[in-house]
Amino acid sequence: MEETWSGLADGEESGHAVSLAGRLMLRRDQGKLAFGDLQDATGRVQLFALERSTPDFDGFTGLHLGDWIGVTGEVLRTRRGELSIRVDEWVRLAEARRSFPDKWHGISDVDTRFRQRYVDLWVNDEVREAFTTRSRIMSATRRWLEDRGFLEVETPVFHPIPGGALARPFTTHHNALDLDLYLRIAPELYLKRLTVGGMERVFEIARVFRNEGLSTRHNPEFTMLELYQAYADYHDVMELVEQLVEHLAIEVCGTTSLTYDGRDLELSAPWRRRTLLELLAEHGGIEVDLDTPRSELVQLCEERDISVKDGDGPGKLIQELYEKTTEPELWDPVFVMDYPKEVSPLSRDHRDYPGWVERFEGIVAGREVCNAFTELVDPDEQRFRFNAQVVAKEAGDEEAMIVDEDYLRALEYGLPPTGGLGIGMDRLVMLLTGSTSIRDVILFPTLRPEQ
RNA sequence: GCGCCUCUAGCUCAAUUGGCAGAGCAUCGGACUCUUAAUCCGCAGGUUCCGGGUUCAAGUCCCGGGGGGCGUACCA
Repeated sequence: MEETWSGLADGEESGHAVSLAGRLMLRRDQGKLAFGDLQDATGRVQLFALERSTPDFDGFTGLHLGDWIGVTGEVLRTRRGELSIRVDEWVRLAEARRSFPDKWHGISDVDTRFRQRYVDLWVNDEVREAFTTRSRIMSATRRWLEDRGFLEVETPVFHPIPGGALARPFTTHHNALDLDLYLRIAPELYLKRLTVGGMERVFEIARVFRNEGLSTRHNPEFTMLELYQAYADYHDVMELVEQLVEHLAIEVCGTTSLTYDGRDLELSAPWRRRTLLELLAEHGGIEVDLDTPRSELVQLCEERDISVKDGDGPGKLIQELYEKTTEPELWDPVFVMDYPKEVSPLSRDHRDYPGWVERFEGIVAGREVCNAFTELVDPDEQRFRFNAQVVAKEAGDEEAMIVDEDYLRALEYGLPPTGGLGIGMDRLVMLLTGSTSIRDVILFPTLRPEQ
């Protein structure tokens, strides 16, 4: 509006009337005239009411802050230069029966902000902006993938067998079928079934559920983008990730040079590529390999207060050492390549290094943003990996997988060479909105119920 | 889970060593014809998160419980 009427001089009336609706945010009564600030989804504009021309002037000045009103009137600029709508007609659309928060301080109590997000959203501009940005990131992601031939699909949230990730699921029950079901921890195995079926490029923006602790980086339900691309390997997926993130940064921030948590962050492609072992040596000062004696690995872990379980093999211990010493130190984007087979039951064996798989994680600002690999397509090897998981489960690992016979049957029909990817969209939104808590990018984060 | 911090009016915050629970905004009543968090006058507003305890006296100290935050553990 300010652009449309920029030619209007102070004190001048435009001769044009407009109708708009929104929420009354402020009111300044001035005897026989009154000013108000009306806010809608696009911004704010001043209302200008006169006793002699505004119908039911007393009713207008009796409105509560927070009331929704509709206004019709002429566009003008006040003597003090504020673009305004003269209130020639008005109607109260909805009453705010609860008191408006402090009009200067708003609400800051995070408990109230999360529980009553409806108040947070209309009082705090930056909150509205963050969620607008989230929405733009989601739609830009869809557009970018669709432009590259990816098909968006929806797969079940109820899983008879939880799979596709190492995590504890939520359980539920279907009455008519008398069947226990799990809320999905990942859409992975269903999406790869679709690739078996000939959908060569698929993705899903999936709400997934993991029955684990809460933190500034974890909500029990979160949004994961997963995609699968036939005839691709993890190198292809790395290029896809760095290009997608670069594109999103430019799309929503206008630049790839960001500031996050007070530090500079450069997201432009290409990202650094290093193997897990290289980074562990570089940042952790730990030079080991899968043939390092277990006793040595155990000692290295214990020196760093990492709890070691009996069933942990060298691969698990190396991953633990990396996560403890190295991952938090990685700031600029880096692809951490090549993970131990032991901790990656769905990844394909590395083409050059026995005992390792072609898997990478994208680490940005010390946070895991994505996890991807060249998919394991061999049904016999997959059965072998599942069986190893069953052993781990029986040894007490509650996050271990169980055998999914239908998934194995699908692989027996042939999964083409495929690259797969999972991106934690909430964490990506955090980076692009400068949020340090996942609760700032989830509208209704999981909380204990009010009493 | 564990550790630390926090909770006072609808909102934002005060309250000295343990000594009558307060202010601003919002609400309600009044004044005001160009305000910008308008201003001015007035009224009202409280289970100080809950339950115990110590004390002549507890918002304040002690014990237990609850909500939230941060860190840590598990994880993406």
